[in-house]
Amino acid sequence: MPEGHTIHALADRLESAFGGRPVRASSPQGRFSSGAARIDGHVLETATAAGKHLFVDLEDQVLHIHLGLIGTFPVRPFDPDDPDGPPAPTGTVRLRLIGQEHVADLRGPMTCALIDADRRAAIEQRLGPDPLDPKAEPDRAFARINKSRKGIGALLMEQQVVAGIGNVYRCEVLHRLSVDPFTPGAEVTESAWAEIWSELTRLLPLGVAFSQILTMEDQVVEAERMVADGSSEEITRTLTGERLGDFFERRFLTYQRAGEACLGCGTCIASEQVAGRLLYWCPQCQSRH
DNA sequence: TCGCCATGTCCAC
DNA sequence: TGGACCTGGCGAT
Repeated sequence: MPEGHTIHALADRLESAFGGRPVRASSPQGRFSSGAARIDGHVLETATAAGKHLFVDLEDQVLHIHLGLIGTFPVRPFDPDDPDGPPAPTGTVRLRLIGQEHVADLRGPMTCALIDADRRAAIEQRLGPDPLDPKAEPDRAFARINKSRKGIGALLMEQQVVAGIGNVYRCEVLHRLSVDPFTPGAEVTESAWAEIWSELTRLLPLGVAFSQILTMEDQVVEAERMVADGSSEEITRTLTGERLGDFFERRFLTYQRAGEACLGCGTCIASEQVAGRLLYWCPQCQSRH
């Protein structure tokens, strides 16, 4: 599930479900028992995403969470009048947070730890600009891209270059812009980078609003219309983390479509391991020549 | 039931 | 660059 949009949506959801009040914290699985004990009863003040990192401020403590490849952290409402309280955790729950009428169960994170302000600053400092951060400086990313011989498809996956992009967005954005993923960073022009950045800042907020990666143009247009007229708000609010990605049909241009026809030209979508993950692209639409 | 795969990252060689 | 690790779901057996 988790590219940057997931973490930003999660931060919003945590803050609206638990913000400004004490939370009960526990570790049903036991692997975070002492950490949970240290935050139990503390007021959850803010939850902030930086790329794929989540920081939860609980009074003077900072909870750092990274979902990795397989982590989930659904926030669900429960009936506060039910004498049984929230439903018992199922599966392997590293951390459970309980508020007035919400419960959130963290499973399978790569990182779940209490850290200090210095550590947090160090993590944030290492990250490239995040397209979901209004203050992000895309030039910082271009400076790195511009002096690299690695392909743009590999560079987009590096969190020091751009924060929050993962395998789906890199494949899809490059196809949307007809960019060859193997174009060396040094050959990516400033205007080509500007287009990529602009595409990221267009698509990622839709991913946050719908908790789903949307890259098919018809879906993007429909999602933008819903954001503009306010009809997405109800959906954003009711997406509980349990049934995410159900609003739009799951469809992609290239991602997991190896061997299928490119929707632009009919050529077979190719796939190959790049930067540790399977890259998907159209060798025809996305060729430099 | 088993094994493999996944929108991620780190570390050892 | 290959493998380990976090966990759950799904297709193959």
